[in-house]
Amino acid sequence: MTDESTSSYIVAQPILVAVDNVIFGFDAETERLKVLLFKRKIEPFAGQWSLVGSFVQPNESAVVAASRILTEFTGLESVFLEQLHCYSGVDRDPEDRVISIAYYSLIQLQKYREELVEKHQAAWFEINNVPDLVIDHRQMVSDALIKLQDNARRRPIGFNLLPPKFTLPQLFKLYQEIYQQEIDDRNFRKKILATGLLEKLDTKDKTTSKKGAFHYQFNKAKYQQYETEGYDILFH
Amino acid sequence: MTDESTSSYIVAQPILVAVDNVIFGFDAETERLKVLLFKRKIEPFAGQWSLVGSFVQPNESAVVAASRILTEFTGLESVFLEQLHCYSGVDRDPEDRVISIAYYSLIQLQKYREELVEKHQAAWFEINNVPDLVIDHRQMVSDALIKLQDNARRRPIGFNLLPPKFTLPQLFKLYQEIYQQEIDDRNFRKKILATGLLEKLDTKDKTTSKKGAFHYQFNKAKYQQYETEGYDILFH
DNA sequence: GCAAAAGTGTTAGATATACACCCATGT
DNA sequence: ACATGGGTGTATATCTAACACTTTTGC
Repeated sequence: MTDESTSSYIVAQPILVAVDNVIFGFDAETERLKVLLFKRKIEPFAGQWSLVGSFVQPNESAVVAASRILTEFTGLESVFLEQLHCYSGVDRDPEDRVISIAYYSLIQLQKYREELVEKHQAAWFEINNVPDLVIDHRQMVSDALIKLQDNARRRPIGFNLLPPKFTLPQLFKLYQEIYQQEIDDRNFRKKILATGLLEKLDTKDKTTSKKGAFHYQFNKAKYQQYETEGYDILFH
Repeated sequence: MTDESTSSYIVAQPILVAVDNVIFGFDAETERLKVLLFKRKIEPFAGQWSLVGSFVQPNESAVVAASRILTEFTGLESVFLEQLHCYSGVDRDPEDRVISIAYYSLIQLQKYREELVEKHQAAWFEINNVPDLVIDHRQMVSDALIKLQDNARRRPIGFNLLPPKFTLPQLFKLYQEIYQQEIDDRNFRKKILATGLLEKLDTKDKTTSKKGAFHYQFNKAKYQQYETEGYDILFH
């Protein structure tokens, strides 16, 4: 990187740039959509709940920074990660001028490494029961959920929240959590099966019922096709 | 703002933050969707075509900066302006580390103040005939068009590109330009009239035909309703 | 045998698509 | 009277929404 003293951008004042990451996970046990939050360690607002974040370092882009903190806090790599919005209000942070580029990621909650979460004093909160958060982080969570809803309708991103083998009741409950509303289960099955995304396996998950629910996995070809092409499904 | 020397964010390195604005206008005469570009004045890349941009000042948020440059270049205020994406690649700018928060705006091309555009050596380019641009600005234009397409389908934003009184053939051609494809005109009229957004006036525009096309204006109540609620129309 | 969750189809209404001709006017 | 762009309607196919009972199995 160029030495700043040689920059010809003489009129520009540099600003602190942070990333914050809205990390979503689907808790298969409680069947709730959750967000990973942690207790902020530095002033201002030390001790309050906050999104997982960091300043952007000189040698990394924002997406790399967001990915770095995701790994630091969960141990996971190469998961779904997408830019949400850049928040740049002048008085966001009382300490200094800081803009924040918010990201959101979708992870398999059962795969995060618990010791990392403990080490960082982090915790999972239900999406509709998020505590007061630092600065504008609550806005970020709510914007992220809207974006997730919008996206889940057009692309097969919801699957990033599930393990490779999952059941239709699980998938159904996940979508109900994402949209925060009741969905007709028969129509849901029809629509989701009509995409051709799902492959039925002949094993069953019997942890939630005596009858057991069949396992499914994606058809990877269809999955990639829809990742680029998209579809459009409204669930009611 | 806090004096930087007192900041407790001791590990953070500030970064230059710019905004760039993809300014769309619909040229009623040629019936083409256009983008406002200008000849960059500062190094690096002085003399090359570029989006309209500026560094974010200490006392302004990104959206205020984007709005400021929009007014500087066109004389227009309070037009449609929305954040697109934040571009933060480490080597975007060879001179220094600069991240850019891109915005896009929709203006009535016939209302911009020509002397301002001339003063800044700016020019309107057809959307499918954009020259080579500085850094990643071409990517920004192409991302902005995709976002515009996505948005125009869900909210009545296309109207920001038209004067208060317009004709259905004009609106139709605008949507064809936005989607860069032929649309069935009978179905288009049906769908757009079915929204209840349009009020037919009893005057006609005769500049493009002998028969003349009726003027329309929005129903403001419906307009505001849809601004928040949205709809969903695919034009084919 | 019963409780608890999994799984399954149909119908009516709404929406989307495809498509071709007449109208009004200025010259 | 004719050339030019403006304006209109219908039939078919597809998709969506609403809705309730049977199946399986562990206890």
